[in-house]
Amino acid sequence: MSNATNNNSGSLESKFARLGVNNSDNRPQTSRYVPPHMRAPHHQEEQSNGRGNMGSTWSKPTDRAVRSDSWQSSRSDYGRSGGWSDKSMGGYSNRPNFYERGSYGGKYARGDQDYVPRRDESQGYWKNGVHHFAARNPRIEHELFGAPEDVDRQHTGINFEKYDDIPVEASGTDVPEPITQFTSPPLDQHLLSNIDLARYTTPTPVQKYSIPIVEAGRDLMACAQTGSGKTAGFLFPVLSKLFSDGPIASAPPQEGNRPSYLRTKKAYPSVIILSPTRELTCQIYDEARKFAYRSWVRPCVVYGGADIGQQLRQIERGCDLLVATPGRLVDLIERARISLSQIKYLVLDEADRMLDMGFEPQIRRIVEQEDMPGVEDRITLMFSATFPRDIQYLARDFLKEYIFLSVGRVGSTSENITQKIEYVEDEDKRSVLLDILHSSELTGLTLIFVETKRMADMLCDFLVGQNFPATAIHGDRTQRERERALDSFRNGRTPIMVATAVAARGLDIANVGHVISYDLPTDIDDYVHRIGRTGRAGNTGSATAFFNRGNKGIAGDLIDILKEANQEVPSWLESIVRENRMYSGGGGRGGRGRGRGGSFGSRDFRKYPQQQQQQNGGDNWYRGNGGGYASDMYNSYGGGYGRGPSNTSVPVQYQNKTSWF
DNA sequence: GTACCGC
Repeated sequence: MSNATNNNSGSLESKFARLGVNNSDNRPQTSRYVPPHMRAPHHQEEQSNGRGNMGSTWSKPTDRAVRSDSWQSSRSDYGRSGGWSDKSMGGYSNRPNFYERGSYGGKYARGDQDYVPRRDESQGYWKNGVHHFAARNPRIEHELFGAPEDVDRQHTGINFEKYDDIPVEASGTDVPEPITQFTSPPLDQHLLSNIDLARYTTPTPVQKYSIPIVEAGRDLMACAQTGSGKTAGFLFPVLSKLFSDGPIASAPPQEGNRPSYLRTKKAYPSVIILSPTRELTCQIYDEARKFAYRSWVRPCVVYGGADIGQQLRQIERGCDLLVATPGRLVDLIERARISLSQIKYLVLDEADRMLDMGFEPQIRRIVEQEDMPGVEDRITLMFSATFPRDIQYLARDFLKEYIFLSVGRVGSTSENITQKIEYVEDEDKRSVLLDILHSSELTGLTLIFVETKRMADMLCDFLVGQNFPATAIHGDRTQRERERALDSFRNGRTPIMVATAVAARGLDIANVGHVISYDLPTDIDDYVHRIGRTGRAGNTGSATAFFNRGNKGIAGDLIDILKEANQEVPSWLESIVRENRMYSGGGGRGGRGRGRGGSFGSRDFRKYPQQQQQQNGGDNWYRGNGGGYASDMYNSYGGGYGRGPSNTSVPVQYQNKTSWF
């Protein structure tokens, strides 16, 4: 509970937190709202009431009388909407007394050049080049890391050693050797102790590479399979560097010398992490809190739809690492409450999404048109499970001499996920869905994706009407409704959730056994991210998609994905593609607007200038080694260099594969 | 065209 400053208010807050955890779905409407980042992490809930429940199938409509408790609440979760106002959020009594302390944003309050004061008892501090840690606190440790015997949260569990078999490809100049264990060096000793508390035992492939890369001060574009530890892949090395290096050496301009009552309450974070949805942002923040525990680094989170006053108070108390959604961050920059002038690390999670049409202008504004240091004066890290090549071109603007890391198979889907494509006409979708939901094989949670918010509501209403314990999450629901839906899905109270793209990326929900694409997306990358909500951390899962003629646009890409993950390809799907090719004049999918010609983008476009290399299957990693990048390669794209690899120097200096399969 | 990103 890093937000508790005063000892006396800490207990009050923890009561709220407990209320939020134990009563998340039955909470009376009068109860105080607790935003997710002020609550105990979700795993406590799983631990307290989830495990036995979720392992088995949820009760069928026929036995629901026996389970009427969860039944009623699950219905009401969805039915009772709109009764809560987002405006009522926040309002904590533990108002920070930062004025007394005279520390705007925490740093340099006394003019020291090398000083970050202790903000509260749970926070460490930095002084004269020495990192001072806060005392250990059992209550906070339990809140952050769960009980020691809690196996649910073990990120290095049952099937994790499978990751040793995953091919890794790193390209760029002077790629550092990967690490094999969490050790110091290169990692900071204090980070190791937090990694220990979180019971991470072995680095995943993406972590093995990203840690030394960031340690070496390099920029990085990382493509890693869904569920393979990307969040820790950037948090570990970034926090490790901050722990070792301490705060920036020069104080932010102006305000340091003003009397405290005149200071603008502006925060100067060293790290900014951007992600495309509010829920993912919260999730990253929860992880950041774990690994920043007891250190001088104070993580904060800001996102839309929640009370801004509470977020302002939070960042006023010190903000070294900020996790944010773009819109709210822009708002806070406009209010002059956050400066990016001291940013050392810029992280874009789900980076391809952050740079596509919807987000690119905002990201460009944040990175290029505010006060963030230029590309040469910061470290930039991008992570995603997919990276279409046209987005890779865009990403060059934000990176310098970066290393491209590709973990997992070309399509970045996992063989842990059993994929099935069913031909279902629109009017049959409901009944086929009911058949699936009635199937006795169904275990764990079921996540159903649709294309529109309206359809999410309609389908959820339908399922609830059919006595299924369902909820829905989409962007037209209030933030509180979204969080309640996600909570009650996570803890198994409503083991069915209908979702739009808002839940497609990044969310780490334990025990999702089945992902159903009720509507297929138009973009294959969205499909890849969706099915990645299951089969996480080496576990198995299944994914079903309803396909009909309206989806023929992604049929070709879909087949490629299935083949790469060694999945069965229905023959009718193949014939639809053939038929489609005939009518469209042989091009198949090559001429689409995004112009990436069926490349799923987990390959470095600098190495694979051509667009069709992937037809050969997944086994054609380029094995060149030779000169550096042809510097005009970038500029010549779209001109003519795509005619063949031999007409440019081989842009590979280093290539490494840990193993092969 | 849809969804996601602030008030």
